[in-house]
Amino acid sequence: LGRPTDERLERVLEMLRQRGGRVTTARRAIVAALLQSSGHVTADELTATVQAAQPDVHSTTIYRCLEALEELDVVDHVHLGHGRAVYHLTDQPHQHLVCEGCGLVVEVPDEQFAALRADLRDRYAFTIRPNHFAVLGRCERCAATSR
Amino acid sequence: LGRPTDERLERVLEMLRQRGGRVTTARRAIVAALLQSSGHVTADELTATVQAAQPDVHSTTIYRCLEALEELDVVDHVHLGHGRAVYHLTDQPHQHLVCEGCGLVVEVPDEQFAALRADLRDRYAFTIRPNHFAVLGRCERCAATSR
DNA sequence: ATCTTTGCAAACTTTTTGCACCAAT
DNA sequence: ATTGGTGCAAAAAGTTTGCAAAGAT
Repeated sequence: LGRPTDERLERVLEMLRQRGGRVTTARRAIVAALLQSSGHVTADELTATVQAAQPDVHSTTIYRCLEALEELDVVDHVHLGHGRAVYHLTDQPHQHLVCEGCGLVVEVPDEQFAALRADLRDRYAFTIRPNHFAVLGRCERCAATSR
Repeated sequence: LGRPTDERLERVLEMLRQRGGRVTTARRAIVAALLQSSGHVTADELTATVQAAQPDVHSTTIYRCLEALEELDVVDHVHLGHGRAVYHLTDQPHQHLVCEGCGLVVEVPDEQFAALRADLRDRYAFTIRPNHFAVLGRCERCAATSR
């Protein structure tokens, strides 16, 4: 495999540096955690993961890093149904379908939304940003259950 | 016009009563506020509106009433992009497009999402619930602006 | 009369801010 | 050396809960 995660980690950090950001312990740990995770992590899940590796990284720092990383276009966040945001690296663009029954997150390629996007632009002069919203509904199993 | 708002108010309250809920000052004021508003009200906007009419209604009560009204299927909520929920009466089904630039909310009929819905069900065995998510993006004016 | 709903105060969760210290470049 | 980043503590914002009093049926 050649340790692709490490390569990706370094690539992301290099990008960060190129854009004027500094590479710190906290940021390294956060990006590493995002690479390892499913890519749908809330701030507190991320905090837990990071602190498992680096116990001295404060949750405050997590928030500030995420903000900085978003500014540097390395990280993006999506809002799932109930208000908490989930974070992921920007090199993993996709849509999120979130099951209201069990919380399952299904990833869907952007192309799936292209027709809708064109239609809404034509009719409502509104350009949706596909990566920044989650679509709620029910997965097969939960749709079968009444509630 | 024949005061359609009052008629609708009474109709909603009657429904509430039929389903075992009690009609109180707070609930009457909340439903009235929802009828008057654009239908995209956050809990604190609603609190402000209600308290303008009924100063003694506490914000706690607003939350509890909204919960009860949702349980009774009179009210539903949608999550806009940044975590806060907006509430509306269930007799106004529609989609929400929310501009990330200026906060503009565009309402779109459900039919607009029918094709996407069918497609996602076929491909991903996932049934989206159109009324329960907001789609973020940019309105015409904000799309023209760089940021 | 009964049982639901409300007001209040306080707890709670999640995120943000001020400030002095520390570290990456 | 400089400027950006971090830890800590404390505040802020939004929502929930326990309990006794008030209100709707």
